[in-house]
Amino acid sequence: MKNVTIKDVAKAAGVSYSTVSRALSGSPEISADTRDRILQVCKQMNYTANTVARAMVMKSTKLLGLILPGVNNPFMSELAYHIDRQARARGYNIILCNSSRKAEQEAELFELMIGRQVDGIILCPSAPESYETLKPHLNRVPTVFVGENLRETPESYVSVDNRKGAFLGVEYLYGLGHREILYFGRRRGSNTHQLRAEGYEEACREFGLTPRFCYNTFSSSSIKYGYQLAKQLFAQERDYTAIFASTDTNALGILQAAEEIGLKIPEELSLLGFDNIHDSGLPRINLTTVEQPMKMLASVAVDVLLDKVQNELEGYTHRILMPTLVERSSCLPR
Amino acid sequence: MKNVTIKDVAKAAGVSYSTVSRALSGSPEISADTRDRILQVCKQMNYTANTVARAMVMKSTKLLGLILPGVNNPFMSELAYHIDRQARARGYNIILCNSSRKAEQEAELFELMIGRQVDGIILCPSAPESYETLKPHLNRVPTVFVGENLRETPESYVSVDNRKGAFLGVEYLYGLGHREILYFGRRRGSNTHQLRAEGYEEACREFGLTPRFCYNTFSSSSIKYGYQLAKQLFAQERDYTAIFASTDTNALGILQAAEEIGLKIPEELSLLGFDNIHDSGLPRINLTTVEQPMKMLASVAVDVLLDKVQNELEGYTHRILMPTLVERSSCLPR
DNA sequence: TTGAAAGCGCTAACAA
DNA sequence: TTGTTAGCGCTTTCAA
Repeated sequence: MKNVTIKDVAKAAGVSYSTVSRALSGSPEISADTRDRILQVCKQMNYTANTVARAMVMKSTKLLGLILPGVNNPFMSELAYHIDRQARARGYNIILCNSSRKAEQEAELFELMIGRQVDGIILCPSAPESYETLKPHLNRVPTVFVGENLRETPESYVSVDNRKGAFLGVEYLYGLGHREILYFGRRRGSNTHQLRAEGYEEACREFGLTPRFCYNTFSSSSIKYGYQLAKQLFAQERDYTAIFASTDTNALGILQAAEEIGLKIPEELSLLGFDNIHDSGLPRINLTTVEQPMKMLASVAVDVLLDKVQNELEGYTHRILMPTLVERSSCLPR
Repeated sequence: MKNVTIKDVAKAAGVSYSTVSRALSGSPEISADTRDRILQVCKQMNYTANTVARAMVMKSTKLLGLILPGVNNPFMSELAYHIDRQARARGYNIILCNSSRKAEQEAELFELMIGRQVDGIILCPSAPESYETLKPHLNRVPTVFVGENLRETPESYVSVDNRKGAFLGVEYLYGLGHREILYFGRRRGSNTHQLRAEGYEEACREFGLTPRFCYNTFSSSSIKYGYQLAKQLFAQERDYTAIFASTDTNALGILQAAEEIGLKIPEELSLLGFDNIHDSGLPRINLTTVEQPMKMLASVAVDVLLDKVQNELEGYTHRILMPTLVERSSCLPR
């Protein structure tokens, strides 16, 4: 399994090994003849350049660290896929790490990636506190946050206009005739969620509606938590005609709870989500939702990061993308 | 952003840099005093070891290549998650690559990973032909295939007993009283699918049933293809009481087609899947299915690979895991 | 117990 | 146009 090196090729071709290097790198300081001959030999010997050695001298691994709460989450896996595609298109590979939503894991992995000499890091924070934990490391490697809105944080991030998204949602429901819209799953400790709630309130003000919240007391959003919350909610009297769920996973939990008690969605209750994760488009689910443009999020994150890396840019970029409404069939006119 | 090296630490601590190396590696050939002092200095200077340099001399990157059709597929993302967890637990990181189901991409990525000097590769083939394409490269780096059953192929792989799984499924349906069971989505060009079909036939023989197939003429299984197939199928008369779908994605497509024409599942037709992807457990979907133990698949794949890597094992391992039946609510007694 | 030095495979500056 | 050489940051003999 011993790999053939540039020296082996040099010997076989009867040239010095720097000449081989030149042939390989497409340097102009070499005659076409020798280059072709060397390339020929390379092919014959099945030579593959050692990227690690190259990285050492070039001081660039062409490797990007991707740290996210968990690829098994549909939102994250979508992100990871597009990040890989975009990164590869630009000549980079991805080291994937799951933080399992633990801030100390995030910091540990960050450190690990620095040791691995990645050229940059894309981090999908599991909580806004992530930034605080990571702060001391941030000056050591170009980093861009993705997904979470870090507000005024002096660090690059790419996210979606959550306030606008929530506004869009209410506007849609209002247009359908709904006047009693419950916002479900408001959660502390996340800017994303704070902004969504604010957008909802803003829209309520605009349309003359009374904001009503069902709070998520858990530390994150998931189908399970949404289900538990919805169970409690449905135990009480229903004096709203639509629910605007703060995330699609929450909406899925609501769907499950509704199914159990025989509450018909959308006939008896309209349901609107936020994110447009893969699950939402599945048959039988057909969740109408506010979409985060995930592919865009991913490729912009890579672009912002590589801009920083390749141009050794100082300063930071906040890139906020626009959400859109995806109409399926979980909402009915009132 | 310039990183501090072992030499900087050495200078600061007033020792030679080999001494620093010893302190860092926990070598016994060093006094406790100097080690502690050096470690102290490292911490002060915020030193992080350069893994790339280490990899060069150690001839081991502690990096594993993970090549799969696409992490955005729920089955794959589950796999990727657990592979990362298990690999990290054993001191390795993952380079993630999506082949987008293209055999030539797989080979290209394989080559790329070799250049990156990964210690091993886990490859989730997009087709059984993958093996043929990859064959010439396989002797260059320890590799394990995961997910697809490669039958007698003299190369390590971890997969599930698909024949047994299919048998399990028929057995379950039979137990529910079904006697007319249609196998949906049989597909050429995949051992996995061949084995599932065989298991189905075997069970039919055992239980005195007549095997009946609905063929998948597409090159892969997906919700979309399942949907299209099901549309055609439902245009004809229905003379079966249960469908055994070759994959959960196919089953999801069936669900969608059924929904459109108002065919009630499970009341009018029982539906059984295979894989137990994340989607299948979602509310409203609740697909009863044969489960591939994905977490197990992932961690066994890592273990088999690292065994090979760390013990420089010759030969190969075929590890076949047992599927189980996950009962939800898409099947009703007849 | 510590230091000096070689070398991993490569790029690039300098010489020829 | 080609070859020689230094050096990237580290581990590991071999000497001291």
